[in-house]
Amino acid sequence: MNAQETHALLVDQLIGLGPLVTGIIKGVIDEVGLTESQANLLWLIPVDASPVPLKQLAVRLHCDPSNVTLLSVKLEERGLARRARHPDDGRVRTLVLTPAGRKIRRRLLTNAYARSPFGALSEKEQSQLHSLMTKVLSGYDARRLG
Amino acid sequence: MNAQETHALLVDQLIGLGPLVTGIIKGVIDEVGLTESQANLLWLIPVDASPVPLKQLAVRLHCDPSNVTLLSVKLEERGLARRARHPDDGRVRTLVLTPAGRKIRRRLLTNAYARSPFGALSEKEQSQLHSLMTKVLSGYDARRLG
DNA sequence: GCGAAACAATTGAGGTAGTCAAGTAGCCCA
DNA sequence: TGGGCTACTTGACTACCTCAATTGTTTCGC
Repeated sequence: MNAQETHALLVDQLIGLGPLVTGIIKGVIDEVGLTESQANLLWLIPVDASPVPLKQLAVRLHCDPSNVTLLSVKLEERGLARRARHPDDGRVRTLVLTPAGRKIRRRLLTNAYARSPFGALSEKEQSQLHSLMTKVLSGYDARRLG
Repeated sequence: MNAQETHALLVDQLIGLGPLVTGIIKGVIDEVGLTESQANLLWLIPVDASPVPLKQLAVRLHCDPSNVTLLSVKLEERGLARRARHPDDGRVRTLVLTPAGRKIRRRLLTNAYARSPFGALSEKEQSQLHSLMTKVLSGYDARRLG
């Protein structure tokens, strides 16, 4: 198999990956009572690192900032996060996890772990896949976020 | 790093993969005038293999059959696919690509190829990733589709 | 300082997507 | 032939998402 064929097959798999991932996530989030979009947003809220402006969250979710506002309201109503003013810039709001939000986040990870499709791989293969994914993801983020 | 840590990191990457994939797809489909859901459905229509019942498409999209009906109507209105009765079972409808649909499908692949994040990998790494992905995907499909 | 431009977030309108419940049509088997 | 099963469709309703317009805040030129 030549390089272009391999690349094309990877792209094919990439396109098919969307429904697959959402399928797994769907089972995971049903158990914690969130919608997919809400879970995606929740997942992007940093746990330990410094808070991220809503604008940045919109970029990472590939959606309009107004949509992040709506989703943030939903998360706030459930008590999983709260919006806070940015200390240095009054225009900016950040989203911060509440203790309940942190708890849900852990449950998400636990559930996903239980349903993860990576059990089909050996320990060594998992390690390989992890480093390859890291390389792909970092390259992509660098290109997109500048 | 032990096995559980590796697995956990993979799961973390998996959850973050959803927005990433939709981000890439979004750029791809904007150029062909489809929505994400419509493109996902279009992508599942077999090109050469025998037609697939709508029911099966719903399973693969992880959504309600009625939703597949709605999306199919949209694709038909754009002339990209048409619904056909199954020759052996009058209850079953299948979705078949039109020539225009095939053309769009090729453009999707071309666009995705151009935006693919796999350029960050060497030829050998791409080959590795492909075989790992194949293993993961086949394991997952086998578990889910029986 | 002061006003204009720039920026982040929000609100409101409108459309798409998705689920659930109920209905229709075709198959199968006694 | 009739009852039950299956595949699809329809209708009602909710959630999601985007675009355009608005509000509040910062920044820059003067």
